[in-house]
Amino acid sequence: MSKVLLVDDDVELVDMLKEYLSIEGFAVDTAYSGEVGLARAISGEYSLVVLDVMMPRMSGIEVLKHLRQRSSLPVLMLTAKGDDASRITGLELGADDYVSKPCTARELTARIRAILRRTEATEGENPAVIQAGDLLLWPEQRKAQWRGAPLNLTSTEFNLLEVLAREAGRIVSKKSLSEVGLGRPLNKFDRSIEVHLSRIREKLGPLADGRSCIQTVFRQGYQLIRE
Amino acid sequence: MSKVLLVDDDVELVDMLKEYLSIEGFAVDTAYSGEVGLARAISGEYSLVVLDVMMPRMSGIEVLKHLRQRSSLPVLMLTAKGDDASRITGLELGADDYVSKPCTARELTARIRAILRRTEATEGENPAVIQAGDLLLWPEQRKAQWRGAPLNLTSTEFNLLEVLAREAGRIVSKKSLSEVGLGRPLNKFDRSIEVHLSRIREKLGPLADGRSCIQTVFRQGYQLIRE
DNA sequence: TAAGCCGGTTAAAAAATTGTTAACAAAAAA
DNA sequence: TTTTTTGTTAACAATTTTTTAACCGGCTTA
Repeated sequence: MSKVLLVDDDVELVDMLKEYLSIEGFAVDTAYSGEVGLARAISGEYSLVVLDVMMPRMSGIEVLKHLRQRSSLPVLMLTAKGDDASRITGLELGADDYVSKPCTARELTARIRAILRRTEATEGENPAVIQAGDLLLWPEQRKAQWRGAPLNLTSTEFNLLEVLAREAGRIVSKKSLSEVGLGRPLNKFDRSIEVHLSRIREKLGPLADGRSCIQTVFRQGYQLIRE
Repeated sequence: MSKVLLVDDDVELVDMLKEYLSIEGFAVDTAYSGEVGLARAISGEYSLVVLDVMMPRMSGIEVLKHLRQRSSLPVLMLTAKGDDASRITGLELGADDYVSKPCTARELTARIRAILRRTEATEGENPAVIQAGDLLLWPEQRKAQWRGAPLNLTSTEFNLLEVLAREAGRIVSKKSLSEVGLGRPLNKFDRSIEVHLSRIREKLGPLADGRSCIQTVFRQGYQLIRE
């Protein structure tokens, strides 16, 4: 069960939302000021924080600013209707969404669910960066770096190198390279893989010991080696 | 469980509908006047309101008008048979559907389910703002901002960029871009996507590293990248 | 040992895909 | 209506991918 923290100085509203969210299956904690909210939020026990922008002493924006120095916890901001300035500032500071007050508990729940779905989906299996020796790949940005310098790859080259890098140190068959990297089954006289790998090898250059980073394993496939 | 509010001065009808809807798995509250109905409806605890048009003192149209200033709660209108004027007014004010009285409880239930399906499916998947790096999109206002400055996009350009931004960091096929962004299937010799993307790229300009924000993935699609 | 085969490598040609521009058509606005 | 904006198509350029073909080297086999 996801734990949600509600931070708002409007006690009535908070209690109402808490009741609704509890029914919807969330574990809900509350804080009625920015200071207390921040302290609870950085405890690390929550999946998400709902943060009111307009609070006395320490505003939601302030809380978010401090929170972001310590944590990437998802944040949903509650803003006054039409308060674009807060929205933009909040987003720049890394809020995940915002909802204008007054809002229905149902809408808030839907937004919370959406954020949790998004964040849970991105966690795990899809790392933001793949590292294999001196090679760095950022699949989300289709960016590659080799020995500290940016690497200029065509899109198919990137695909193939990504497959090899994900399996760095293990042998990858030409069949999977073709299926995953080129998006088609490997045909009998298809030499594309070889041609592409040749170009990638050329762009990477030899290793310190003179070998290529991409080793051919006779009749089995290819293997990216970490130095 | 979805909470439904029935607002109608016909006590017998309301009670009958309440019984049927309860059996069908809805939590039902009732109000026998427009005034009371409005007060309850804006409480935010309901998923939908069924609103009779013809009520003494405060008509359903009046209730809807006030409700819409505060909330986007789905509304199903009950109109007298052949009362087209009310239907039209109601729809203009943002009613979600209408049913002519007399109607069967079963018909009403089906309509309620249909509305809830629509609204629940879309809510939450529609964040008020979509952010991808320095790009901000407000789908409800069809407004876009790039690196802090407003971005002037045509409506198709906005559609396409929105699709890419929702999937930022992932590859979006030309097929879905065409279907979702242009609203039509992709034909064999249709180059519109390319032309539009070319213009969007021009408006956005290059990234810090000189690449375009929209990366082409050969034979697979396009991917919006965050810096 | 030598001939032949097989798979790997590379270069170059050919084909396919994508990018850009201009012209025209359609739609919206004045 | 005219004007302006927007969307689509066509043409051509640029890029990327695929195919072809030649070559190399290890291995097998006569």
